[in-house]
Amino acid sequence: MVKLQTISAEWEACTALSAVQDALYVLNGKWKLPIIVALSSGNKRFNELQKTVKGIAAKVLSHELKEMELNGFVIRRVHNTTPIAVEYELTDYSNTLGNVVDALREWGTMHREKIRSQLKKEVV
Amino acid sequence: MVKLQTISAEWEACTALSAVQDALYVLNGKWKLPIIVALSSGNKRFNELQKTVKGIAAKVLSHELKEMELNGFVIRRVHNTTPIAVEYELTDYSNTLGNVVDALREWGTMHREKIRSQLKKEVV
DNA sequence: GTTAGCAGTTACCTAAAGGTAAGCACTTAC
DNA sequence: GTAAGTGCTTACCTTTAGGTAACTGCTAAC
Repeated sequence: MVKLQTISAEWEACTALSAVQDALYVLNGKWKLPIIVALSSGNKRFNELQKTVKGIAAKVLSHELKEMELNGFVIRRVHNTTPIAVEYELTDYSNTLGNVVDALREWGTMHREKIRSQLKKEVV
Repeated sequence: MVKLQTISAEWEACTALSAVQDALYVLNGKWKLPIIVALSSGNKRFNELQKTVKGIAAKVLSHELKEMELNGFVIRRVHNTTPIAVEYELTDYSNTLGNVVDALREWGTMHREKIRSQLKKEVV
């Protein structure tokens, strides 16, 4: 016999599952969230962004920024100065990712600690 | 002149960035978080898991489960029944991902709503 | 004795992500 | 006048993730 409780838990898990899959569908890849984090402390220009997000190639950054502009995560602002300056800015929509970013940041910090303490043990 | 505030904000953003990158390094790919969500409502057997996580191929599931076992996210329990039954269980370590999963679930739900309302507008 | 379910594995393939390196059109600084 | 920076783009290549489909060895049910 299956309990009602179990059925309801399964149902909740199932909707949670598709919601998480939906989120991952747009946030896929190595770079989108890091770029959002980099921009969350203020607008940045292309080369600044490339320096901030460690390890990203210009080609990949350019590609990701285009995709993110299309999906409404960033705004590309061209300033009519000489030489031309291009600034990238987060949209309000990106800012709704605050909780996701915070959760990942906390977990990432903890995870790094765990890995570091494991390494220590192995050395000793 | 650069304000101290700005410097400190930049510094925080930078550590946040690496923490997020660390987290994404282990949680990469389409399937790890969905598998964790599927298991979060209770242990599951291989075929149950494959039915729950929509769209995953047996090969991919098998591969992901092995990797997740190595990384300490799941435990593989073999029951000595006939025929043999294999159960997958989350570790305590996976359970520390609760906030990440919750944040993604909430955001995913909101995101789907947004996309749906955009589609409506386009049709009308 | 054949079908179906469990828990996968194997071989093969495609598409996408990502990396390397070069270049372009412009400008400022030395 | 040449080197260096800005904001990219292009061409080319490698790696990896992921998908398809077939198959294995086992058992239970019809």
